[in-house]
Parts: sequence; C-alpha cells; structure tokens
Amino acid sequence: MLARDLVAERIAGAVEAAQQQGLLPAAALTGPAVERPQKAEHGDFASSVPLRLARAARMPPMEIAERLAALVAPHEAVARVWAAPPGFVNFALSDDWLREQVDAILAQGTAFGNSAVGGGRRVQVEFVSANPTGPLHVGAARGAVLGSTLANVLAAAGHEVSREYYINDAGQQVRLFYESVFAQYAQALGREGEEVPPGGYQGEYVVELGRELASEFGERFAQGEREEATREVGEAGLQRMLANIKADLELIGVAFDNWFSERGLFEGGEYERTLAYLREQGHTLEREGALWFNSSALGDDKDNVLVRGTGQPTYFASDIAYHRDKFVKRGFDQVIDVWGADHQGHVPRMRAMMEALGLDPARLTILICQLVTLKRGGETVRASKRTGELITLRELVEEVGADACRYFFLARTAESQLEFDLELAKRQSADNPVYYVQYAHARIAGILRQAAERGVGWEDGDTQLLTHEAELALIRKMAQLPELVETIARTLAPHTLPHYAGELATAFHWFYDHCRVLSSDPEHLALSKARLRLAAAAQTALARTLGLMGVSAPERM
RNA sequence: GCGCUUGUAGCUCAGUGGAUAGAGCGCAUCCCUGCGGAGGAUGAGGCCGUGGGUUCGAGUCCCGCCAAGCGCGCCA
Repeated sequence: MLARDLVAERIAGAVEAAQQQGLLPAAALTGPAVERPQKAEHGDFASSVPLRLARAARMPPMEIAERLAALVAPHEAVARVWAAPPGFVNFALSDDWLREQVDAILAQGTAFGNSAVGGGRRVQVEFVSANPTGPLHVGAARGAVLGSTLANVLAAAGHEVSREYYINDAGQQVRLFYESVFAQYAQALGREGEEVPPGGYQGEYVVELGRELASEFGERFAQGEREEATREVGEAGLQRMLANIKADLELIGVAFDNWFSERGLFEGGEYERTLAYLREQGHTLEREGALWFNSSALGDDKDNVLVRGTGQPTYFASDIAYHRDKFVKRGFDQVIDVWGADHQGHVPRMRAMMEALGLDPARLTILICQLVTLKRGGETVRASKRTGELITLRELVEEVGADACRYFFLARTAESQLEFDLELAKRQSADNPVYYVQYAHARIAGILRQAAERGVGWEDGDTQLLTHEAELALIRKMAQLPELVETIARTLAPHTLPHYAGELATAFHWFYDHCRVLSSDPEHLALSKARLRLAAAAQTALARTLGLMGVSAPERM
C-alpha cells in the first residue's frame, strides 16, 4: 500500500473514532483526506480535514486537529503525527520505513513505480492520427509525445493499454492526394499537361514521391486507364507516406499497437451498420438532400451532416462508426482520444455521439492538445500543411534531439499553448533540464562501474546505515514515484513527470555532494555498500521515470 | 457575434480550495588536495491580466471586462 493511502486511512479512522466517542459530530468528509505539504517542516503528508470539519463541528479547527492527532492509530511507517496551526494534522514517515524502501525498490527493479489501480481495465489511447497525405509536423509531435507517455503511465498503473493510430485513408482528401501524386509521377516521367489539381497537395514531398514512384514503376501506369492508374500510383504513394510517418514516429520513440484503417470501416460493413443503427434509433433526419445527425437534440449547439447530398459520407460519419467499433465491437472500457486544438469544436458532437450509441459518455475522454508555436530567433513560424512552409517532426528532432524534444513537450500542460524557440533550444542544449536528469543517471552508472572495478559488491549492503539527511531526502523523493503514477493515470496529465524527474535528480546530486559513496578507507566499507545500494535504487527510480517519459537513460554522456 | 483554451518572476512554465506562491533558463556572488563541475550553495527579481462574488480560507471555484491562440462548412 502507498504511504499516502495508509495515512489517508489513518486520518479517516481517527475521524470515525472521534465521532464514536462523541468528540466530533457525525459529518461526511469531503475532499481529499491527505495532501502533500509544500514545506518539508510540515511533514510528508498533511490533512486539512479539521479545517473543513470546523463549521459542522462548531469547534476551532486547531482543537479538532489536536483531538484527531491523538486518535490516529500508530503504524510503523509513521514516526510522528502532530497538529499544526491553523488546523492541520501532519504526518512524518519513519526513517526505518524509508530505509526499507531502498531494498524494496531494488527488489522491484524495472517494475518499480507500478501500481494495480488500473485493475486490468482495457484502455485505448488513440493519438497522432494525422492524415497520411503529408509528413508529420510539430503539432503531431506534441500529440505523439503526450499520447505515448500517457499510454506508458496507464500501463504502469495496471491498465491493459492499446495504442492506436487512425488512418484517414478514405474520402476526398485522399482522392486529392492520389491525383497530386499521380500528377507528380507523370511529370517525373516527362509527361506534359499533368498538373496537381486545384486545392491539391503542393509540397516538395509530393514531387519527391512522384520521382520515387516513377523510378519504381516506370511507364507501367503512365498509359492506360486513367482512373485505375491514379488509384494504383496514389495508393503506392500513400503507403510510402505511411511508412515515412511510422519512421518519423520511431525517431521520437513512438510505436503503435494498431494502425486502424478508416477504409476498413466501409469494407467491413461497420459504417453501414452504424448508420442503420442511428436511423433506427431516430438520431438522423433528412434535410436539403443530406442525411444529418440530430446532435442538437443531444446537447450539441448544431446538427451535423453524416451523408452529403452527393452520397459521400463525411469524416464525422466514419468517426461515429470508428468509435462504435472501439466500444461495441472491441469492447474497450475506456477510450482516450488525443486531438489538436483545431478539433476542439468537435468535442460536443462526440459527446452527443456517445449518447446516441447508448454508451456512457464518461468512457470517452478527449484530450485537447493546444498548438505549438515555433519560433526561430524571435520570428514566429506557423507549421502548416497548406502553406508549404513545413516544420516537420523530423526537422525538429534532427535539430534538438529526441530526448530534449520529448522532455520539452511533456513539461507543459496539454492545454497551454507551447512556444518553442528552436534557436533557444539549441543554444541551451548543453544546459537543458533533460541533460540534468540524464547526467544524474550517468553519474550513478559511473559510480557503480567504479565500484565493480574495485571489486566492491553491494548486494549485502545494510541500508539501516543510511542516516544522513541527504540520504533520507533522496529516498523520500524516490518513494513518491508510485503515487505519481497513480495520480497521472487518474488526471491524464503527465506534465508532472519531468518536474518530478528534475526533483529526483536534484535529490541525488545533493546526496552526492554531501555523502561520499566510494572510499579507500576499509572502515567505511559497510557505509559505502549501503550507499551503493541507495545509488543503485536511485538509478532504478531515475531510469523508470525517464522510461515512462520515453527519454533515454544513458550509462555515459 | 458565439464556443473552447490560456493570461503567475526578465524569458519558458509548474502550482490536487489550505500553512510564508515555486522550478528551469538568464543575472549576481561564492564552493573543487576526493566517486563525472553537464554539479553544489546563496541572492536579486511577483498588485498571480483586471473588477466583483462565493468561502473560515481563492493563483485555484463563479460572473463581468481586457488581451492572446484555436474553432464555429454538405473540409478533414
């Protein structure tokens, strides 16, 4: 059990005891039982329950705090419980319990930080899902980092996680892409009069695709039936684009369990079934020659077209079929969609969609990730697929590195707009927060290497010898990781991970500064071994934290 | 015009309704007879956009206003 939960149980128990003894009137507790105080002098945990109970109890909060503190049941992990003004009950963990955590962490190894709160619930995280009609840009990078980290944390918290990329390979945009690619293919073969259609894809990458396909297929599709040729060449281009996207994502350590094809919804009949279901349930209406989803009846501020007058389904129609597939066909307990801010207007209709499908809207969480503004030396550069001025994910990673890229994107809340100055990122690269954390890990690796060279084994180190303030502070920080994993799994806000990583590194550096680990003095051998165990545990905690973030934990730098 | 998000130190950003608002970078001043100085210590720097409200208590919740970003299509 987490120390936090243990303390929460104790404060709840004390309240109950006080009520039974008539010291406190029966009143329901609201809000969290314990919190992490900001100041170390306030202990490891604090409860503001007395402050919140004061009114109902018609007693001064400090008096309640004193009564509760006296009633808290003892536990070996808790060394001290005390009331503090204006009405807190503070808890300090015992040194013995802290020291035991070192051995516990080493025993858990790479599993340290894991939790079972997820209870094996099946969660799907769908993220990136950028159209395969062009290379990934920086906005997609942010979503990729957020989604993959979330997936890592949810898995660590005991969920069965599936990472998914939805491929928009049906519809008008794909058609335009086919034609654009075919035009470039034909141009590469020297054919006159082949132009990218109006509104088509103009980027240099399409020209490049055309050249590649020309050298691969030669004249094979240059003659013959135009429709057929466009589809064949376009599809080959799409597959190449997807392969590029996959490769780009690998650059920042992102991999998917499933690549889901929109086209498959039509081919597999899910689209038809979904539409039939919506019709039967009376959620559709015909108007102006089109089929509409009656979403305004379900809380949206307007209705949405499902099938255009032309008979072409909208993106939204397949999106409903897609989510029906997720929940009804595949049975995910929870689905998290990571979207860019440019899709935020679609959130209400997704809620309406869940209602229409007879599903609990709470099972679908849509995380909106605000846009990334790129700056280059003070000049704002907007990443856009249409202007041709692309700052791609690949360019970004090649300039600042995958680790720094992930760390920077992660360190901010999803809902805050992110200003990323490429020049600044590069200039600060030697003094980057990510290197600070990685350096701590590498430093420990160095110490452990030296210990091995000197033939100092630390398996039998006695952690009870760890008494220095810096040693205990380091353990305290390490022991917070499982709690953090649970919190992030609940809040879906992993930006606290880089902050924690920094604090953990600081705690280690402070320990390193005050506590000599290796020593040539034989009298210090026992302490040395104990500290080696602590250092190894700190390395485990750092590696796990970095691992959850998808940032590398180097042995040397 | 309407909706969503944001406004906290010079810059980039943290801050589960609770105790004296924090970090990194930048700036200033210190610390190496020793395990990696990509380190450590100290300091300066804040009407938390603004005006009301709720509360024992508001950076945090509610309302108005100001400012920024993004949406508001039979585009995706």
